[in-house]
Amino acid sequence: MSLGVKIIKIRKTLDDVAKLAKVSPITVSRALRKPDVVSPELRRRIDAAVHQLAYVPNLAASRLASPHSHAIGVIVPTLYNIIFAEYLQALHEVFLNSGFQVVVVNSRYSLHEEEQAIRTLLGQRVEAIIIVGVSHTPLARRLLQQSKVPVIETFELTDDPIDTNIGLSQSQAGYDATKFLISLGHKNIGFASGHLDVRATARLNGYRRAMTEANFAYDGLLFQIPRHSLIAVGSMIMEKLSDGGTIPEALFCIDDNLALGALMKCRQLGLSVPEDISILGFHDLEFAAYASPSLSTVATNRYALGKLAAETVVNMISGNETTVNKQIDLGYEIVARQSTRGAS
Amino acid sequence: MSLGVKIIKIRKTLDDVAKLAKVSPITVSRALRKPDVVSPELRRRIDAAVHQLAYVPNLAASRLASPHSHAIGVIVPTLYNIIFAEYLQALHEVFLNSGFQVVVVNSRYSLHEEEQAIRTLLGQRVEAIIIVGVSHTPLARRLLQQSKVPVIETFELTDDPIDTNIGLSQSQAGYDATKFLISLGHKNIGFASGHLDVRATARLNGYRRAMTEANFAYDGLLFQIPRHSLIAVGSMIMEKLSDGGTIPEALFCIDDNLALGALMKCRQLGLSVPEDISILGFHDLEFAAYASPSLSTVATNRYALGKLAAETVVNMISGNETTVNKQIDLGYEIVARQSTRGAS
DNA sequence: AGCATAAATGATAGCGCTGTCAAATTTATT
DNA sequence: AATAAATTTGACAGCGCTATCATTTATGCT
Repeated sequence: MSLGVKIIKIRKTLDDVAKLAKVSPITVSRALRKPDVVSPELRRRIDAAVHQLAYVPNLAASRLASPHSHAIGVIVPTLYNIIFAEYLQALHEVFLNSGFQVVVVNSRYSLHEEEQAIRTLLGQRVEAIIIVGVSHTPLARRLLQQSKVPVIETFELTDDPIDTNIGLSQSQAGYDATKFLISLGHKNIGFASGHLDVRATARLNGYRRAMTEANFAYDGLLFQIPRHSLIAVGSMIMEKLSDGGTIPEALFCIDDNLALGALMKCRQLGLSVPEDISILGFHDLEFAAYASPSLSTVATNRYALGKLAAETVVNMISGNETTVNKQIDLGYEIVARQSTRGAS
Repeated sequence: MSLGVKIIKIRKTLDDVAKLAKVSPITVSRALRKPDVVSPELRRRIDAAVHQLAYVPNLAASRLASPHSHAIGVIVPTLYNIIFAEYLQALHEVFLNSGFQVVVVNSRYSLHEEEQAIRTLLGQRVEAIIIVGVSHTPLARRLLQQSKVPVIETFELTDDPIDTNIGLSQSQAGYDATKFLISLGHKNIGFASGHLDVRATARLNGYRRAMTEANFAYDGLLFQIPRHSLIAVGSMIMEKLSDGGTIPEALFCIDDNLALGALMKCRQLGLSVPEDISILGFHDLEFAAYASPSLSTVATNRYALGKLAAETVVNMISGNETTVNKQIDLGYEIVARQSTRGAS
């Protein structure tokens, strides 16, 4: 004899709605997913029942039963940097309009956490994965390849993409930026950075290449404080330079935050920009144009990158891709403003 | 007679792992979730099989079968504002360490999208919802209440929380900030804002209250450009003021971005801060202390807010809550720096 | 050694939904 | 009016996992 403990069901299910609307559960399912297949009368009754019960479909059940999860996985190294926020915003806009949910996971600049993130996303049976960067653990690569879902690696370019690759050459950008400073007549060009992530390192390599080519030494010109790229870091680096007594003619900052910090510190120290020192940033963040003096920088378009990546995924999934490009170079643009001296 | 179309199974399942490791599926499930319950020998065999197959558990199936989704839902109005990024970072840190997944959804400052986001999260059977703000559609409130999961409303305070409420009084902060400017001897105090969201409006109301109490008029002193709060907006507002020819004695900016934009524009216009105009920001963003002159502001602690909210949720879920506070006021602090004149 | 207890493993059922195909109903066609 | 075709609705099975309980094996105790 059963003890007959009555389980209280808190959550409403399709069956509850079906009973209330006096139809079969499958009809409710259809009414919710493809309303125009169901007759107006039933649709009305079902909508009323759904509303009355405040029914919310169980996504887990839906995802288990159907091959379509309607979810896209996105991995970013941090939420803390505005460039990824802009990129995410673009992804959101495209995907939400196409009926996909965006699942964002944060790898905190760790390849191991990235691998974990990939597992999490694949475990949710996302229909595509968009990931920042082209460096991954071997297992991460294997998981992505084996998953058979579209994979877009972004921000950087690589010779060996897992699937599709959209971005720009970070190292070439670093190279060109340095050449730009050289073209202004600078020789003694410093390089300032916070924590060097993969992309920052690529830019540094570009800087090294340009300096070497020009036969300029850069020993003692690399200034690094291994922390998140923040305004404070740029400020601290400039202070250290000033304390050291040797201010380089130009300073290439790994991003605009550092550049702004350096710029502001210069003002406090009574240094004129660009007369005493040229300052060049990276990314063309919103404030760069409004700084005083306005900040010369290398413009990258994170929004376009996100938009293109998302649109590519939508095309790949819907199958009407007309031979998608496997690699797209979005390029960058050097924006000369007031913080670098005029061409000599 | 069946046509016998062979379905090719791409994804590996528990059964595949079980077969390879020569154990029962349930043992594999246990080995993955509570490894110390399984003998070392089996655990080893199972781990090997999992690795060999690059097996990734299907979260949908797990969530359907188990009452624990190990997911926490978070709703923010935008990813574009660094204050929410800081808050999310704190949430991530606490939850990931406690074994929860964080699902972030973006309401884009729309109550309707927020309601949709709540559906999405409840559909995923999240174990708690943390939401920015205290204003919701009636149906959103009903969904949250009916869901029976812990709900934390953050950033603002309300008399009528759905469940738990952690934040600060935005209107009181606006009031105190204005009083602070008044205490410096200012009378002609402007209020600058971009798009007025709920919290910005509360701060504006605090400003109005303080001005009214002091018998100061504020007609013609409200400067708004209804766009995202960006440095550009502050710059544009200050330019407009200058063009108009009447510069107020002090400008209370809805956030530090606007304040920085205004500050930089002052410099370009040849206006001295704080001699010609005092500028007060809000939030104490990272750059505030590094601006030149450094920016006076109202410090709010988004990181602490996120941390506390997350810890509260973890306690509520694990059940070892010792009568959790239903409302916590985190307060704020007025930070007087160089951009506001000294006390008179 | 013989029993009680604890630890490890397995069998069963079912979570809530959707794909497939069949049945019922409506509409079009001769 | 009778049939064919199209539309709408429903029955059934199963997605991959875990909770519960049952069974087997190892360990402790007198």
